[in-house]
Amino acid sequence: MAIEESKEMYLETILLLSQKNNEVRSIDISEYMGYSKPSVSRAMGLLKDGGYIEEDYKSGIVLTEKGRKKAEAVYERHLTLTKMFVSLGVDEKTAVEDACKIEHYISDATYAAVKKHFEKYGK
Amino acid sequence: MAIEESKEMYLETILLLSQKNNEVRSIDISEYMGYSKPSVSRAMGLLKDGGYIEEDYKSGIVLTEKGRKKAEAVYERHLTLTKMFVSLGVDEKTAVEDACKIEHYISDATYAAVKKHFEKYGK
DNA sequence: TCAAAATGTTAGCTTTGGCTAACTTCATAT
DNA sequence: ATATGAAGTTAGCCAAAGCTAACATTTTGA
Repeated sequence: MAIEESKEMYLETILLLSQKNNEVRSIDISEYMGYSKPSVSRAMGLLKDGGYIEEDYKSGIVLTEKGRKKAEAVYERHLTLTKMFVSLGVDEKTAVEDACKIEHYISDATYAAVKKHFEKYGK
Repeated sequence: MAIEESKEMYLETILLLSQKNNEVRSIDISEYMGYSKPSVSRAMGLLKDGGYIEEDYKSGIVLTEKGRKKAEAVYERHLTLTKMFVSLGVDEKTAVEDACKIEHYISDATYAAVKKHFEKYGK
């Protein structure tokens, strides 16, 4: 029942857009991610089925508690991993790309261990 | 044209098995990876098309130069990432699982940076 | 030698997650 | 008031990478 990379990316995007705008619509996600409207439409259906989002009459797409937690966890990894890589001398673009992949695959245990290490030895 | 996680895993397995046995057959890969014979059969076709392996009349499946380089690169990441995670206190099983995913997604630049850092500060 | 077992391949199904084409629905602006 | 355009959905295609069922081929051992 693991949530896949794709769904995590949608959740992360919804979190980002809801911080920037006061309404998140499918079309915004579509433009932000560079995906077609039908792809986003289906993904939203799946996220709704999974209990990760709801459709609100005036705020559009809204994260549920479950969705928000997942989105924040992924986004936290994203920011932290990116910072770590940059601090090791990796160029910003590559650091973001790598973080954006690894954030979906690193376990809680390994992430915690790596983060702790970097708090001590990181730049 | 990026080679996918799945193909990298097959190449890594072929490298491992050819170090252990003096012949590598589809059925060996099948048993080692827990995949069905048809899945392995198709994967071998794709790897052959891609120039990663050849079929030898008496050694069975053999890595080409290109395949060997890729397999060794992935395996090197596997070992190094695992060691790093374990040195940070992650349990062996989790460390291997995480390494086994991340090895396919980390870029050369980030891997090099991380490795260098750990040579200095790692356990 | 030849039947049974082992190995490998073919055909076709499934899921995930993209896509386009074509539709609907709704809002706005003349 | 209605035509235009924006937003969303439905239907159906595609590729990757698993699967089973069934078939073909090869090896082996009684």
